[in-house]
Amino acid sequence: MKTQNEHTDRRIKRSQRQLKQAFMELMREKGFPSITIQDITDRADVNRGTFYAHFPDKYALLEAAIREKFQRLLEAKLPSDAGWEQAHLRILIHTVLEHFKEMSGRCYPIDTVNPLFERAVQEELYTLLLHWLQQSRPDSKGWGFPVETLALMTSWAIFGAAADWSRGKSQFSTEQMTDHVMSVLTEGTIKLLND
Amino acid sequence: MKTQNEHTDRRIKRSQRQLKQAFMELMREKGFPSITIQDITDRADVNRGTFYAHFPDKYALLEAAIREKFQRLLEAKLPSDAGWEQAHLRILIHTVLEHFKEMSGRCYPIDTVNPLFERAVQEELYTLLLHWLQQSRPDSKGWGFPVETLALMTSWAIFGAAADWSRGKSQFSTEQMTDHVMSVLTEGTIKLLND
DNA sequence: TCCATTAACGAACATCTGTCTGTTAACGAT
DNA sequence: ATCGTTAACAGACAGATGTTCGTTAATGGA
Repeated sequence: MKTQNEHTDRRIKRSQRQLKQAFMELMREKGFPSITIQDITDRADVNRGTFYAHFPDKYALLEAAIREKFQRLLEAKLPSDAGWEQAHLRILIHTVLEHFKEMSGRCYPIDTVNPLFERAVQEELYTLLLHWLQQSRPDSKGWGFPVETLALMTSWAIFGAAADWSRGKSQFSTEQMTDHVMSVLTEGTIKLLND
Repeated sequence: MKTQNEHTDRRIKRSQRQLKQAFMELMREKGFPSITIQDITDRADVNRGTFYAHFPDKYALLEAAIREKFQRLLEAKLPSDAGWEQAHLRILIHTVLEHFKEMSGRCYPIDTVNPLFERAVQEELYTLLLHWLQQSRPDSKGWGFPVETLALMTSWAIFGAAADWSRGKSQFSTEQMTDHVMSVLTEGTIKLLND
């Protein structure tokens, strides 16, 4: 599932669009586990064999669909010149929480999409955070760790918090949870030093 | 896959042991994706139907096997009275890294076990960290966030770092990586405050 | 407009999945 | 040692998977 430039065959774009669309519809109705390839291709008016020309299996389709949706959401919320600053990090966290909340609503009840496959979100997060760090903090010498590790762990921490929050009964509002996540990032594990 | 007490039917323990064993062997030889239920039950000398009496699918078996292995490793490395302290956290991180390294070696080349299903490890981590926090830091009022969130994000951060590290060409040694992860936890994201 | 390329197609395939029978025999408790 | 319970069994089932074939027709470049 490479990103499409504007010169790819219309038929390809058409098929993939139809498949993703049909898939998303089915998610709301049946839930991921009970969706079959046949279901998807029937709804999309596409040959079953054609499905396999584009995606190795339905998990790959799920990932592609999620990744796309999340990317669009980020573009909409974040300024293009965003960097490693509290304000932007806060927006980022809020957006991730929103994404997960919408996802667990959009998909079949309870058996919400296994967050395992939301991994795509973590990868996008990592890419973005690393980009921020590299742009805003070229002075990373003597930190005791590579910027990559910081970006990686931060992306997983945010991702995990969001995934868990959206699964639970969400006892906290989006804003409250955003605050908590921010707090943990800025003053969190440092607590293990005191005393 | 509930934990077994000592009074469960011998046949149950026997079947599950055989299945897990056969599965682990096959992991080394074929890799997860190409293992079929038939493969497992043939090797385990167990009826195919019996498999489904114990596990809903092969993913569940993978999770059970991993979780068990990881629990044993933790028990061996950590003192039973461990708590939320630098020294113990360091051992914990080191152990997780070891686990992932062994896993990616033990399983089929390249197509190393999809870290997605190592999720079991993250859950175990969370439980342990939360326990530490609750025991060692009852004074969590006024922190600005629940201990659960701290435990959750920390578990994901460690998990993610380990998963990624074991997949990459591991340019860092286990000890180096342990240092990095520790550093990020204790002084990491605070870096976004300076200037 | 024509043409080479190639995506989509229908159909068929071996295989795997998950579930369901009725039967057998191992089990633990009495 | 007996006896009710129940795990394991062989066998069969419909349905889904992933792949292959030769054919058709949409596409974009010349």
